[in-house]
Amino acid sequence: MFNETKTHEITVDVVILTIINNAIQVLLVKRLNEPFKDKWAIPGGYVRLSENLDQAALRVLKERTNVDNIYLEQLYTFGDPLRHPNSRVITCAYFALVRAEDIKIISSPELGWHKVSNLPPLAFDHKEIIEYSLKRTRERLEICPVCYQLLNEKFTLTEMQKSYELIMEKKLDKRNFRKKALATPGLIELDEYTKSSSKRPARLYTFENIQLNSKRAHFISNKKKEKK
Amino acid sequence: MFNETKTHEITVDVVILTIINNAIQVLLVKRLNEPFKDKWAIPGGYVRLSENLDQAALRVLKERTNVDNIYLEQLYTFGDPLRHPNSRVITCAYFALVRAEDIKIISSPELGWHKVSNLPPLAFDHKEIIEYSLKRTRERLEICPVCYQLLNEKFTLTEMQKSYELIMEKKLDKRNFRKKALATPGLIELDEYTKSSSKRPARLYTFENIQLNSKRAHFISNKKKEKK
DNA sequence: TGTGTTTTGGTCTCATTAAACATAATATTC
DNA sequence: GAATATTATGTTTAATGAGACCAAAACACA
Repeated sequence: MFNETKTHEITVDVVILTIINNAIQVLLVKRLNEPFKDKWAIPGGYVRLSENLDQAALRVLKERTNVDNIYLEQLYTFGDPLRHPNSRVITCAYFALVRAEDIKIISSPELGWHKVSNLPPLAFDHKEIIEYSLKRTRERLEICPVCYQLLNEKFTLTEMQKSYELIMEKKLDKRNFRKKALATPGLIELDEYTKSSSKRPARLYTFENIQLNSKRAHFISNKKKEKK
Repeated sequence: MFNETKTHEITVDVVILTIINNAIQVLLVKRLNEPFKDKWAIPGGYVRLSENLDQAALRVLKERTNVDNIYLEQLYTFGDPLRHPNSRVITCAYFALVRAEDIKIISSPELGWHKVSNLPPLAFDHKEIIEYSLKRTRERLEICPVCYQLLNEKFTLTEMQKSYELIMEKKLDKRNFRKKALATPGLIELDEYTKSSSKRPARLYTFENIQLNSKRAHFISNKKKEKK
């Protein structure tokens, strides 16, 4: 039995989510080798003896995507014996929410963003892993305004609302949202406005510093008032 | 580099919490071999090739403690290169909340319950793992009444309140607690009372079925009204 | 100049929750 | 039957949040 355990392999896989073109997108790499050749996968790689799991996730990410200096959080460890067809690979999944503007990716046939609402064929159990990361993101959103990790540094309240609607998959009332958004600790009103559009310019906002406190952001509710 | 990864070992470790003698206690085994001989550890063991992580955790638990059929939840995966002095062992930690009455353990010098408020010297990073499990338990408590997993099948409201106070480490107002406890979905009032004590008997309650819904149980608040 | 589109801002109602607080009833023991 | 310890119970106040609901201002473009 002890020898048996020696043949495990352990990897880290990283789900990177962002918002592009008004859609939640995940960074995927195309597999060049079997198994699952030509399927898409979230970036991953083996854990080295000298590094801990967080470090492995960051290194793998840097190697595969040249993405650096982002906040990663351990998501869940997937260890089904059949998740890898040839060998026994246990993977520790990580996930990150990033600003699209912070990541300079040369989109190529082997690396690119994909809408989570329309995923290509995925390798291994990576569909399950991505879905789990979306669930975790929703849970995060109930606790703190994760949009500061997803939106560009400067953003409009409409963009902020859109990010909430995308994550929660529901429409929100504009006036109610703005009222509460403006009450969010750390939100700073700038003296700048959007220009490019052909509509009324929107004021820009930013977050003063990263807020990971436990205060709930009450932007979402499940209740629907009944008309009488 | 690939060979390097072949030398990982992966284990599961299980934090089992319960309430005994008005204290949160964790099940520990004494290590009989090096490393950390004579220190205490949470039950653990290697993951077999044929089983997934959940199965491994359940099997390890059964082997080490003869405890069966309890709810386990994956906690976190700890993979610091130095967490094991001799080799590279990554552990997937699980945790469980159990009823003391469900577990028939012959307490021995090598196996027994220990108050989490007064832990003996622990092996590896098991102190950290236990602390993390307590944090998770508090988070669970904010979402659902975990006491149904910790208390005996039949319990008094005072016992229920005590379990909340132990987990949250704060005192609660008796009348406010009972009001909300009685409103908990699934709580059933029995026509039975405690007898043994020399005081007024207390009514017994039970939970109708396991409730893992997302409705928050508002038993706890951080706010303190100011006297005027 | 007018049309179209988007941003912007406030109030009301209703429901939920937190928190504070005091006394009577029940059983045991002596 | 007196003392004691525990259970049991309801109301009020204040705060917060959800949800519903419109009109005016700003800009671009034709």
